Amino acid sequence: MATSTVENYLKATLLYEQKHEGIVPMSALVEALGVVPGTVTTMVKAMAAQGLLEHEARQGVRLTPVGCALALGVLRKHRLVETFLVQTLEMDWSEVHVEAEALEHAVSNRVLEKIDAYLGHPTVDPHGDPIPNAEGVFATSATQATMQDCTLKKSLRVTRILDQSADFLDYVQDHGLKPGASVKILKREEASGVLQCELVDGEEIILGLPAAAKIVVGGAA
Amino acid sequence: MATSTVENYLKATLLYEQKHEGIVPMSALVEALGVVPGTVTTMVKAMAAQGLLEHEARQGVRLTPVGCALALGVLRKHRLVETFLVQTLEMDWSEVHVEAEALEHAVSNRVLEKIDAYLGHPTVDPHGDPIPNAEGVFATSATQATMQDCTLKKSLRVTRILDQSADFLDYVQDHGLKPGASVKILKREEASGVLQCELVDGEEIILGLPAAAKIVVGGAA
DNA sequence: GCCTGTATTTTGATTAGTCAAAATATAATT
DNA sequence: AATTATATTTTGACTAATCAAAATACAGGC
Repeated sequence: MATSTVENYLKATLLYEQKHEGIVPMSALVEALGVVPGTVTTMVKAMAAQGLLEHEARQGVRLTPVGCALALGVLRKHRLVETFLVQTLEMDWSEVHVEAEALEHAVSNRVLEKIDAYLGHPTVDPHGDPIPNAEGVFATSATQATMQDCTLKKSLRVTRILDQSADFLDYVQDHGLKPGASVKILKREEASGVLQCELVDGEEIILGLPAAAKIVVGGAA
Repeated sequence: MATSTVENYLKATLLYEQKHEGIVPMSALVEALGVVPGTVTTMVKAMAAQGLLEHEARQGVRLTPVGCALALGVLRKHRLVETFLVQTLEMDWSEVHVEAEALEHAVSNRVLEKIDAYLGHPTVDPHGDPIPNAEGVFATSATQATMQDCTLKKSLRVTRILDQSADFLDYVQDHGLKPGASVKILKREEASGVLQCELVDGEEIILGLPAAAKIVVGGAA
């Protein structure tokens, strides 16, 4: 059995691989796991010896097929638990990430599949992040743009929030930009770095472009 | 924060104190935690230094008020989680103990109180074991006898099962002796060491006396 | 009162995960 | 090409929890 530390290293590696091309630098794991560089080197070597990672000296790591399968299992637990905490226990949307971080290592597959069934086999979590199925496969979803690079003056649906920080999530929630919400981008100014959008209820919001890049929107709403 | 190992030592000490008078011998912890005696000595000393236990050399341990409060918190988590797994996720009654053993260390108080509310603040878990409230207080319940020492020929209600082993729980479930069931003791023979009882549906069951001592029955049903 | 058996404690070693700080390799800049 | 800056690795040390096995204390029987 993988310890929860090993599971965290696997999950961090997977998340980085999903966002970037090529090898995962050690510094990415240092950042994600909040440990000093030497610790990452030590752990990575041990995990490579176990066949969970490939370690290219002075370059970084890549998940092996075995490591990838385990990492997908952890991600599945994390996202299903988050969904459960929000939908069933009605917890605050911005506080469940921390809770899921602990529970993902304690929930057995048996309990997990009960939760999955109880929720009706959801394919995305409350942030809109996709949930892999028990075989590690993600449901294919339409290609999606963010509020920073989508078409203007068209009614769009928010499908995903690419930031887990409580601050940003609180902001998003307070302004009704949660997944499912319908928005229309009115104006986007590269010069000033801000963007203006409108909700269904007519409320207008001004967002910085970096923030806008964290909000994914799907096809027409 | 107490590690999950420390939580396990606290819980084991509390459970032993609830069943026996006086000091908790080291051997009780050796037995409950499945470690060698030297390990218990080491852990107990460390926990005594932290103010969680009193350690009487060569005698055993006692919970301090601080340790007791923590232990009650762990017991509350364990029993609420078990109740949740059975009632909400419809898990098998005999398999939840093991799951709760892992989850009790990962569930935060915030999540716990959501679960408690979701379940409607139950006072007993699926085995009939009492659940302490958030302040560590047990709801007072009527004094209860076991099937080994209760009155004969009277319809009684099963209220609690004093054994967490999957084997015994499976047996109890298969024969409809779960908490809530109604039974009547027909005959009890010290000589042969067996006892005969009848369920509402007329089914008759023969139990050994040690097994009967593990089934608590309440007043008339 | 001595001896024996059992419970407890001690001692020395091990594993997982971590840090601090020094050493080293690589990439970037001049 | 030489120097500088940055990323990574190494080394030595530490904590928590554990085991094996030797040492010790104690209670009860004789």
